[in-house]
Amino acid sequence: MKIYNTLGHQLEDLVPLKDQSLRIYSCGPTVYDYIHIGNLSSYIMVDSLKRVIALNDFKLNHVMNFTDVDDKTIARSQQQYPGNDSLEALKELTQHYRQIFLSDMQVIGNDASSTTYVSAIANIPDIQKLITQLYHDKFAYIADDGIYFSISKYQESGKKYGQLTKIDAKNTAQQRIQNDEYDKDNVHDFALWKLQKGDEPAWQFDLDEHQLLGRPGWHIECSAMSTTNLGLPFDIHTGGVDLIFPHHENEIAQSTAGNESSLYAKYFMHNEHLLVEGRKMSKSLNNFYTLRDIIEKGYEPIAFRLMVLQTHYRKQINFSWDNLEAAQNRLNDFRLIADIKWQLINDKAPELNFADYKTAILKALSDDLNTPEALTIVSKVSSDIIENLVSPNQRSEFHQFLSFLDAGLGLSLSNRPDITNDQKQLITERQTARGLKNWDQADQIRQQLTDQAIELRDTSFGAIWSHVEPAQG
RNA sequence: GGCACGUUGGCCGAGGAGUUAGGCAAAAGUCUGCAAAACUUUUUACACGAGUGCGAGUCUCGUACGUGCCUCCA
Repeated sequence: MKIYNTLGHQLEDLVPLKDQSLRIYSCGPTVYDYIHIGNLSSYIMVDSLKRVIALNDFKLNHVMNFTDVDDKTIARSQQQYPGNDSLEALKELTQHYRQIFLSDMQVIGNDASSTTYVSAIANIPDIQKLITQLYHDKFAYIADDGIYFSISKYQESGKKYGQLTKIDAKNTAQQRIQNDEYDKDNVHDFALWKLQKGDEPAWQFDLDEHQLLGRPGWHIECSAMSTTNLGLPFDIHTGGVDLIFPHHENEIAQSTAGNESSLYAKYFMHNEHLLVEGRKMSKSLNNFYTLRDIIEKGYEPIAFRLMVLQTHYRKQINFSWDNLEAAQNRLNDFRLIADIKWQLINDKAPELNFADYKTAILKALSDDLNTPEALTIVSKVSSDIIENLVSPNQRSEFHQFLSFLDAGLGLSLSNRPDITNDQKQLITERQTARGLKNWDQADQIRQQLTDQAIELRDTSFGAIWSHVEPAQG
C-alpha cells in the first residue's frame, strides 16, 4: 500500500513503525457550530484511509481530537450562554456540537465507532505537563500574555523548523510583521499557553514560581493528545492542506524539542480543499453549506460521499449542485445493482470474475487511495450485471463482493433489504396478468408497488424490482 | 513578495510517452403492451508557446489563468 507523504512530498510504501499496527491521529473539528461540507470531505478521506488500511490487513488505532478550547468555541459559548459560568458554557456548547458531529459522521457513512475521541478540556493536565517540560528544557519562555515556543532555541538544538514546508523570514507576509504586536522573540513563535483575558474559561497552571491562570494554545493541544494516546513517534497524521503550516509544523517542533529524534509522525497526509462553484467556501460569498443544506435540497448524504470519492483526495473537489445530482444518479444506479442480489433469476448469466474485480479495486485503493479509479471498476461491474444479471451459482460470491465494496467505500450497498412476501406475491400476480395481456391490472399492480417505493422494470429474464430512494427536491 | 497544487470533451473526472477510462447531462434511433433498462449514433478532449523524442495530455522550460497556504481554518 502506498500513500503520499507531505513529509518529503512523494509517494511512499506504508510501513508501520512497529508490528503490523498503524497509529493514526486526525485533526478533528472545532466544535462551535455545524461542520461544513469541506470538513466532511476531509473526514471522508480519513475514513477511506482507515478502510483501505483494514483491507490491507493492518491493525489500526485511530485518535481524533475535538478542538473545544479556542477563540471560536469560547466566543460562541459566551454568546450562546451569557451569564453562565464560562467553563460550563464552553462544555455545554462543545458537547452539543460534538453530538451533531458524530451524527453527521454516521449519516455520511464514516465509521466513527473505531475512533477514539479526545478533547482539550479533558486533557489539560497532559497539556500542562508537556508545556512544563518544554519550559524546563528552555524551548518555551514566558511573555506578557502567555507562554511561547521559541523557534530559535529549537533550531539551535540542531533541529529543522519547516519539515513540511520551506519556512523563512522572507516568506512571511509583510502584514504579519506589521500586525505583530505581541511580546515575542520571533515572529513565528507561537503561544503554548494564553493568560486569561476577561472572563474567559481558564485553568490554574503553576509553572515553577509562576501562577499562570489561562488556557492552552491550539497547537499544543494536538501535540499533547496525539502523543499521550499514541506514543511518540506515531505513524500517520492527517488533516486538510491548510493545517500544514503552521499547525502541523508547530506540532512537530513541540513534540520533538529536546528529543533525540525529530520524528513526530512518520507520514503526514493532507487532503485538498473542497471548492464551491470553483471558489473558496465562505459565508460572505453565500456558498457555505452544511449537510443540512444538502438534505434540504433533497439529496442524500451518502450521495455527497460518492461525490467526494469520485475525486482524488489530493485534488480540489468542485462542489456544485449539478455534480451532486450526478453523484446521486450514479449512486441510484449502484443500488439498482445491489438489489439484484435478491433476484438471481438468470441461470444463464455469464460467470463474472469477482475475484479479479476485487483485486483491481483493492489495488486502486491501495495506491494512495485512488477512489475514482476504484469507482470506475465498480461502474464496469455494474454495466455487466445490468445486462445479464448474475448467475444463481455466484450468489455467495456476489454477496461477498457487495460486502467488500462497503468495506472499502462505505456506500451501504450490501445491507439493502429484500422485499416482503406480499410484494413478491404482487409481482407474481402482475406477471400472470401480463401473460393474459390484462394490461390494466398489470399497470395497477405496478402502481401499487410504486406507492410502496418499489420500482419494476421488465427484462428478458422477467420483472426486476428495486427500492426507490426518496424523491428529489 | 515567498511556497504549493492544479488547468483534459456540454459538465464532472481518471490516465502520466505509442493502443486513448468511467460517470453525469442532452438529442436522435433500435427494442418494447406501457414504463424503465439496455444498445447505437451525436466526427476522440487534454490552457498556450517553445524544447527533447521515431512518437508528447503524458517529460523539460517558459507564459497565462485558477485555487490554497504564508497569525484563525478541513
